[in-house]
Amino acid sequence: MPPLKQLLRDHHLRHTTARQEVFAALQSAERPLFIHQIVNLCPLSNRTSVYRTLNLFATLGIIETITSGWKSRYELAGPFKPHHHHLHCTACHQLIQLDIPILEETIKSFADSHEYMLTGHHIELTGLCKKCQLSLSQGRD
Amino acid sequence: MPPLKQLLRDHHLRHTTARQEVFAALQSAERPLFIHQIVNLCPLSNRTSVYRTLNLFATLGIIETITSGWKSRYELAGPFKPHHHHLHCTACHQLIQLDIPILEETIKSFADSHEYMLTGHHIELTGLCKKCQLSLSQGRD
DNA sequence: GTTACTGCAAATTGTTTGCAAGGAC
DNA sequence: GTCCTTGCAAACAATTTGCAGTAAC
Repeated sequence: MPPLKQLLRDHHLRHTTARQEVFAALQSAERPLFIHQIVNLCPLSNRTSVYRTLNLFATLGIIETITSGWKSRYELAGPFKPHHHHLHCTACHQLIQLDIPILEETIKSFADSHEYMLTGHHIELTGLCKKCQLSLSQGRD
Repeated sequence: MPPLKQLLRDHHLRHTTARQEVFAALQSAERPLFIHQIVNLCPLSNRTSVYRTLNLFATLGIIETITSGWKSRYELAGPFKPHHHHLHCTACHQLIQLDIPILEETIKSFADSHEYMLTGHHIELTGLCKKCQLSLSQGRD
């Protein structure tokens, strides 16, 4: 049984088309998706259902929310996908994926020593990429 | 000269009432603010200006965006406030402030190696605080 | 004086809700 | 068959834009 179905069953929730479709869209994505992208990737599901599904998934911890600029992006979290972190350029909003094993370990031992039961974590570095550093230092935006 | 004025000058930007007011609102806040809270704290500035200012501040790295639950909150970042990170309890939604010096150093050296001009970083640990671990283990959710 | 910035109002876009119909179990 | 979910449409909320006036330098 696929993990989504199992998880839904555990919570007495139904394994519906919309939930499968949204899950599949997130699973197939290389990068975190904006809501409108998810909507486009889910032609079988109404926009409203996508919202409701994302809301549910967030509550269940299936997805993580990442903020870039004003908008949020969503990606599978925790047990559903090997996670990574991001470098986010605050000017052009490009996302670069990071993998920093040392951070993972440090966080884990920190949580242990403080009696937190960690279910997830998210690290985001924000700054200016090389290109945007240049254009900003040259005057007006 | 206050740091905001200096920074704006460095970017050939003007030190206006709206920018001062939004900055002051963020500075006086104990916790990250939602946009509507910032708007309320800035009676001299139009809602539109608050948006434009936050947008600018985000680009300049003056503020950081953090996601807690479903909505985003904003707080001063980097050089403008001694920063910290959060443990977000997924049960009671309380934000607990954290301080993890080792992570800071690791992150700094990592950014250097990528030619990124880091303006900030944010680490969010999600999990259950001690209290909620107890109450959850004693009954249903 | 020049021109970046602001406020306003309207346009646009994003999100939620109520309710009847449909689908999962 | 029961009741959770969905789709639709409409309400509601958030964000952006154009433009004329204002303020920073």
